[in-house]
Amino acid sequence: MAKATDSKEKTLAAAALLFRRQGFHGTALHDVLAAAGSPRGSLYFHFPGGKEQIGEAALDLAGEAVRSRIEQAAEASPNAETFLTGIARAMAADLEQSDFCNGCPIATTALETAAQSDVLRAAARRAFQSWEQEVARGLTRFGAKPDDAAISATTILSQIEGALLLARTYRSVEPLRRAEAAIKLLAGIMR
Amino acid sequence: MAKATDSKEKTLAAAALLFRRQGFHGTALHDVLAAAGSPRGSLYFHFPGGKEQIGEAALDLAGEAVRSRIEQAAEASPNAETFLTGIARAMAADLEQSDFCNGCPIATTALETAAQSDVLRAAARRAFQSWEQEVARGLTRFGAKPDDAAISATTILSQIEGALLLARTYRSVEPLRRAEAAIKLLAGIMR
Amino acid sequence: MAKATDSKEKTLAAAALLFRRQGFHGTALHDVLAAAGSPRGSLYFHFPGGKEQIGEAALDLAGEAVRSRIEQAAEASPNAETFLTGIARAMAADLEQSDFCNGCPIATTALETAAQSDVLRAAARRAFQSWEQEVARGLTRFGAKPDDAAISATTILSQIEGALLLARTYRSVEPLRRAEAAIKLLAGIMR
Amino acid sequence: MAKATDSKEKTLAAAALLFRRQGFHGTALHDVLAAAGSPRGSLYFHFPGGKEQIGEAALDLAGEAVRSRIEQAAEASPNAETFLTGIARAMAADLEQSDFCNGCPIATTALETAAQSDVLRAAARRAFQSWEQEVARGLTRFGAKPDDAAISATTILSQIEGALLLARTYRSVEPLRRAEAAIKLLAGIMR
DNA sequence: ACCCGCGGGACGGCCCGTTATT
DNA sequence: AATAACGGGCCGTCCCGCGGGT
Repeated sequence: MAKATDSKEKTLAAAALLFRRQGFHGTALHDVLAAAGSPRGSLYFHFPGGKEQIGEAALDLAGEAVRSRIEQAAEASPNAETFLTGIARAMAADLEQSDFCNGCPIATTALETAAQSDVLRAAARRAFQSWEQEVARGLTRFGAKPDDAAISATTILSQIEGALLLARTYRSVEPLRRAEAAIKLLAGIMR
Repeated sequence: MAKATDSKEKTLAAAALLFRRQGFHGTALHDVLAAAGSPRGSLYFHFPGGKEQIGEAALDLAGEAVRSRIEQAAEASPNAETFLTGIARAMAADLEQSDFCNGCPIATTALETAAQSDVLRAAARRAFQSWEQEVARGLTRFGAKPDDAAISATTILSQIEGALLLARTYRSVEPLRRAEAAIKLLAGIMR
Repeated sequence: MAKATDSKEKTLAAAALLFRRQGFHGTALHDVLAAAGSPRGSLYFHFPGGKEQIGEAALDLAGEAVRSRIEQAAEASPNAETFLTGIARAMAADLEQSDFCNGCPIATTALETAAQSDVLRAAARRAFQSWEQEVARGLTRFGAKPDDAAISATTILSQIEGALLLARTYRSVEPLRRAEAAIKLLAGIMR
Repeated sequence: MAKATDSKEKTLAAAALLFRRQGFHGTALHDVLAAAGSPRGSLYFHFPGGKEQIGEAALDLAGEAVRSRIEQAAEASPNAETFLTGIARAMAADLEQSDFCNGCPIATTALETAAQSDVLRAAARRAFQSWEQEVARGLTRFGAKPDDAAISATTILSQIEGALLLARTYRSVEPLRRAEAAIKLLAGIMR
């Protein structure tokens, strides 16, 4: 029973990693299984919905991981500036340490399936919205008005997502560095 | 001869459209051919490099289309604000009119292939850099210092790309509307 | 389980037959599957190495079949003459009964792939060497010295292979008939 | 015109070489054209019959080349022994110098197409028969009776063909060396 | 009752031998 | 006599159920 759970979670973790790096359609289930060391037959026991369900679960998993990191960053930061800077730098570090492979764990799958699968688009939306909400919550925690915070959160997330895209494409963290300054502006810190 | 050029360009246009909507790996060459009304055998004649070469050409085509639109927007605008607003609104219009299918024509393929294909990543980089450069040029045209303009251009592009991603995922133009205001901030117009 | 073994062996038998008649490159996997009544998908399960692995297995199968026939001929024969004559006549019968389609099951694939695939060349070599060895063993059984037997075995095999080639090309068993007499000479029986 | 003939002959020479090494079905027309440096469109001008006609012409070309070499060997030899030894050694040299790539220029294509193409089988038959005839003629030249010479010629050719097959498969000239001795036996020299 | 080895159709992209057009 | 195009089909393999093991 513990073993079974293990197998399922390992499969999910492998799927999340591969979807993040190669996208949804670029990742074969075969590779996921191989990376997880899981047997093939049991896959449809754990995920009757097939690849789409695996994608959904992987998106949920990755979304929650990032959300909780944002939450912790908010709690651990003395002010809005270090809060936001922390988020941006954590992502830049992830990207650089993985040789520019680990970008946003949601964005690739989100773009690939936005027009094709409602369940995957919904999962991506849940992830992004939870991040927006967490950023907004952090901002209000440091004194922003709720309405301003929500708007800023959207633009901050957009800035980070866009910068991650450019950074992966350029194989350079420069866009993220520039985004760091931009974020402060968007949060209303520098004015 | 005129026919030949037509067939190749039609194939490319169809490829660019489908890659934009469904991504690179989510698009079968068969669908591209069907959409273009082209026969299968000619494909290998026009694109000996296979799907990767088609992707590269489609990226170049789409990249140039957007670049020239930015250039024209700069020339047609009286000031930086209408220049930048024009770009953002044009993209929002594209997205909304296509029922949130036509997002950034580069981003999806760029993310999918960043870690897999150097030629596609290079093509995506060319496109993004040409856009950055064109935005920066527009900004200097309206009085910005070259160094500031370059930095602003990166953050403006990031902002638009991120907003496009969220807008597709949310099926809402709200992120783009918020990005519009953010862009002015990033360009140093509102201060 | 019994079913599984059946499917794989039927595929292999069909492959061996078609490779024998049409050669390796002249045989489409599609035809093998159709002849065996197997679906396409299972093939990759049984033969992850693809066509090359199928070729190797088919060569091994056919090689062993002939080797054991030689062995049995040796055991069933009272002297070297009937032993060798039996081998040659069996091959001539195979060829004639199949309307000159069933020649050597190894030779065609061996020649096609000698310069291209080490694994197929190795499989062909295994087959030929096992035949040589079996012929030599038969010869020693009937009184030949081991060293002489090995040399004779090579020339006998060459003689049969060459005659098979000419017989298929001429659509006539005459070369095999002449080979029959030649073999006795090469074995040192007629002197 | 001289150029045209050149192009045609170069194409044919390249085809003969590639068919010899890789077989008929293993050789793409594309590779033949590339190896010959010929343009692609003119191929069906020179060879309206397509690949089959190219194969036939290549077989004829290679067949005549070997036949004339046998003829010259007969004329240049003082006796049957050096005549036959010369043929076997020339083939062994060809094979070894080409790293065991250049075997019999007819055999591979003959085996591949024996059951499929009457025109290619006929071309192969013409080649082999011309060789048999030339060997027989050489043998009679050195004193053999015509009937004996014809029979010996068949077995000698078989022996050489089989030895070439084994030699390519083993990547060793040993079968050819053993064939050399066998041939003398078959010619009735050693008795 | 949970799990998985084994098998099954369906395309995926590549490329092959060939023909209109000029 | 050579460019430009054309369908067809091959091999790989992808995503997925069916029946036996444990």
